[in-house]
Amino acid sequence: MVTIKDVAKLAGVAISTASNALNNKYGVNPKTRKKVLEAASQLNFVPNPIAKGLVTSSTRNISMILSGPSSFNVFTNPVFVEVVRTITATLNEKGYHALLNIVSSNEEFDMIPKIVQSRASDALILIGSRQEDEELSKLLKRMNTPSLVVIRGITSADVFAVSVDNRQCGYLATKYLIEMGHYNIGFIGSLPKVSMAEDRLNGYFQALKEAGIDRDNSLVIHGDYYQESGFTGVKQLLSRASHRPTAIFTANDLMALGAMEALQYEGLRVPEDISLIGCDNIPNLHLLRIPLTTIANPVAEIGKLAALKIIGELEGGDELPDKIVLQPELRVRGSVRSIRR
Amino acid sequence: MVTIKDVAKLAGVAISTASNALNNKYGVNPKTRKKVLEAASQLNFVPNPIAKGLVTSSTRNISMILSGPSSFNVFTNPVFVEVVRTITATLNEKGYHALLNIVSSNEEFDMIPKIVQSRASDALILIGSRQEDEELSKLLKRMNTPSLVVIRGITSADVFAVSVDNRQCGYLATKYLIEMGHYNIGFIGSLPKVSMAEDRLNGYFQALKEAGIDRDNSLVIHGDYYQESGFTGVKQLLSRASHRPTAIFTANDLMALGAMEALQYEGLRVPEDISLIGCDNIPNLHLLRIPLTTIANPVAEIGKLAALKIIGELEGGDELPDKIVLQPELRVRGSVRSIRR
DNA sequence: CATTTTATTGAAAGCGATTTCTAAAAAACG
DNA sequence: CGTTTTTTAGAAATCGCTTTCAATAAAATG
Repeated sequence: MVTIKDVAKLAGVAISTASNALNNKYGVNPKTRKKVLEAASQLNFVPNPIAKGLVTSSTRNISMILSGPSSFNVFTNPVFVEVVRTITATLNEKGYHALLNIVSSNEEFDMIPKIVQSRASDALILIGSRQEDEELSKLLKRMNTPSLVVIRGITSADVFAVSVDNRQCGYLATKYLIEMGHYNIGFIGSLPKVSMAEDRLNGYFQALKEAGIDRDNSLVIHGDYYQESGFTGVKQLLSRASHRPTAIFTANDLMALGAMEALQYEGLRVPEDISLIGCDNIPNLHLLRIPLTTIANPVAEIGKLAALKIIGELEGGDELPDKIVLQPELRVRGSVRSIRR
Repeated sequence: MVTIKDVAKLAGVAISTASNALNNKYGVNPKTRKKVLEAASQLNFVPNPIAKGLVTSSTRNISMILSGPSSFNVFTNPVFVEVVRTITATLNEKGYHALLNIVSSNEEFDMIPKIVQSRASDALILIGSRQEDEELSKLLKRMNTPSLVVIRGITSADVFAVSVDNRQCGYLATKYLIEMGHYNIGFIGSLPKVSMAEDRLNGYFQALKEAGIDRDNSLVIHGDYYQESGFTGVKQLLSRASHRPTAIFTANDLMALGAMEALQYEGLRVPEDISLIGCDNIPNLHLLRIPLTTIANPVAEIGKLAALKIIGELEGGDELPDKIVLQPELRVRGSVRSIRR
């Protein structure tokens, strides 16, 4: 394996000079630099990143920690897959490597310190974490490593986050349903205490309130963001609701898929008997028998910005804000019917 | 940061002794070892993997190279997602880290050397490569790094591979259709020269031959394993076939989804008007309006074995065979109809 | 009990880079 | 042209660990 020593010898300079030349440092004569560079390219020299890492104490690796209810399920959500893809692509572009760690939610808090201690990476990007905002931010601070939470917009100060405006997601979806004449609107959401879930719920409440529609808690179901809970959520909703809803907003598309199944199972046609709107805009929704109307989230943009933000933090480059919030938008397809008179 | 030096000092021994004790090497007195271990745990010592890596020239990182027609599309295939998940999980279990590189097929050959040269990882696992067997195996050998190809069963000797028996996939699907009375069977496959695609096609041919059914090349369409090509494949098939097929075998489920859409679009009901069988058994197929009959591949098992094989290669542990081939099995659901009289 | 063998320890040399810091050479100055 | 200042080059230290090898201590042997 060719080392900087070989380069130095061939160029007829000292190792330190070779290093300075290679790294474009000030204080080396252009002629000397040229010699070194030529020697390096002639020998096909690639600096050993481990040796470099030892002295600079950096790896140029960034850990993505993908967590969910069970490690099996996590990758089931196309939103996560897409954000992993875009983070990876951006990281690679900038000369970083992406480490992937898939953990289940209940081991998440044990794994984060382990991953940090293993020092295999310079920073952490958390994807799909379901820990409560406060707990999570405490842990992250204790870790003393640059870290960032993605997709969910964590409220605690001094935790970096890149997310969609989740409240706006809920607001847009609900407002659209209301505009289409619905006022009896079911909501299938997720765990409370996790900001993303709460925000989407609050958006729903806000739209209701603006329209002067009373809250009906029998219409609010807590799922877990996975497909099955969309299915069971609909069953609960139908049996529990004081008035049968004419529309359902599921806080993500995966649950909307489950909801569609359940509705079909119950003999309810979408959108004739009941309207349905999701959130996220995962791929292929347009291919469904009933194309799903949804709220589109700029997931790719989130992934890209997350990668750039964490790199910025590491390199001290141009600063992005610590909280980045992107706007969602309504994507009208065929699963919502107007019932205005 | 606490180093081995601190541990040695606290234990009152030399650094080398500390190292030997910590690494459970032969030749250190049990009492001494105990002292060192206690000091280490007291100081909460975690060895710096970079320093370790420098001397052992290893990183305990393994690169997964996920490639496909365009980097956007790759992660679209649940089979890839699942194999990435299981590889990652197994690697993590064994104390390795998984590096993810997502590349497009046409940059694949440039990226592999770059990734190897960057020395960020100790080995390569190739996922979704579409390079021709020969080219690929040549490149891999030149890289001089342990590497393994997953899912597709590459034929060239001395390239490690873990895959499903792709010929059997094609054979089982086609044989089943034949048993159900079909003899006019369309095939939507993929690129020739890539072993996986060819194998599935050959299985199809084999079943046909055994049943004494003549080959009809107008029934064989080349797709690209993505959903869209299932859609266009059906259109081609219907316009091209000398006799309209009564059943279609798409070489993977993703194309089956596209095919379903196209058939619906053409006003053909599945399975009443035409039967459809896929391959892979990706998640949620049972939730489709017409539950897709398919060939189930043990993707999780493939991922796990791939990780174990590459670790075995690195550590020289118990040896798995260089080519691991797993058996698929038929999963009957509702998209194939019997037309026997 | 002297001598050989074996077990245990520690000093020192790497691994391959970066980074200080000193020395030499070149340039600028009076 | 001698002196001061600025450039440039190189020797050596360092990052945190493993590993070799020599030295010492303990045990075994005749």
